[in-house]
Amino acid sequence: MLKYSNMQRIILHIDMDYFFAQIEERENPQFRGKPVVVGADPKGGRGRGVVSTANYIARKFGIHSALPISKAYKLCPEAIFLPVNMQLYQKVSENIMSYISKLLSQFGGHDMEIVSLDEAYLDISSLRNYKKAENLAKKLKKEILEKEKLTSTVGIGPNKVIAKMATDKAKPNGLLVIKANQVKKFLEPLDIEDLPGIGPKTAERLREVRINKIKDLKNLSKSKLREMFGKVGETIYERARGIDETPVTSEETIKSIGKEHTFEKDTRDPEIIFETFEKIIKDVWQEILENKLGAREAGGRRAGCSLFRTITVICRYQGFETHTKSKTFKEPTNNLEILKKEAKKLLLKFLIEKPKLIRLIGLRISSLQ
DNA sequence: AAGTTCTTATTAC
DNA sequence: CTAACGGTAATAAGAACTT
Repeated sequence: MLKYSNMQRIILHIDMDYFFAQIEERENPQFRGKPVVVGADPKGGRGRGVVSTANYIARKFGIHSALPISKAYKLCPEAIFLPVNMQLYQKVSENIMSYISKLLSQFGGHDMEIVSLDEAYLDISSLRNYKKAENLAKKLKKEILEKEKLTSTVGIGPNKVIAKMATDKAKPNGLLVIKANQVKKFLEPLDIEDLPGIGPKTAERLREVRINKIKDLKNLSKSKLREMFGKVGETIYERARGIDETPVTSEETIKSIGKEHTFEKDTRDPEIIFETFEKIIKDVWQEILENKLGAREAGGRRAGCSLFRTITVICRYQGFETHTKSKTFKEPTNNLEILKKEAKKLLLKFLIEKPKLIRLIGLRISSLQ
């Protein structure tokens, strides 16, 4: 078996354009040309959720993913607000991933990593040249458009980070190829936040020291970045130079399973809180079982067992102050009664130690065995 | 002192 | 007038603890 990790790789990243909203447009042609927002119910501006996806017309109003839905409503009350129809998006995703997988093997590519419902990486190093890679990209886009009537964007580069950044720059309905010798020119003028791994917090700290562009990042030594940001600092150092060796890997194991719930209104009513918590426990339990038994579907990940050692309870108070409490057992367990008892014990501690109204509660299990 | 556990911070989709 | 801010998961870091 050839080791493509030791030679020049070619990585393709494919990402569906405004996925959830685009599917809704496809299902409801009367939405075309109008601002569409998929996410929480705005409830006349009082909704508490966020935007999942907005189409490009809605984006002109300043609406984007993760924006509080109340703000989105203020920005454009006449937009079409739709609930998340995950079942539908999941089905569409499965179709798309299977087209991608099929074309990948037709072209002789070797690895596929599904990142989310609308995103995947392909290792196509075996194609050996960017011309063939671009050909595959066009075929993928064409196939998805013909079969599913949905547009997508593809980025191609010598590694995952560059491929992903190429996709981001080419959106929507685009295709961008960055060859190894073009990486430097591509990266340098981009904003620091365009680099995966640099989020709002890291970007703010960098701007404080007059670092705004990826080019500026190169003025910081590896040890300086290490000192500022720890291990991720070193990753940033590498990425700013277009270096990224992370492999495209299909098999990923689940490390934790959890559920959270935000209340309609902040509350301290133990009836409401514990009733909700019961349901959360039930749902987590359900997922543990599915995880144990569930057949591995396209891209499906499994821990392959139902034993866990750690229980974590999450509590967010009014004002967004969030805390966790956890308990780890010596021996792994798969006992629902133990889960119930210990989880409730942890939740009770929150209720006892602070008199504040509660916004969210959640439960997560980890140390899966 | 080393290993484990607990908690928080950050990122990403 | 500023805040508004879901759900799920991974990773890292440092404090707190146990052995």
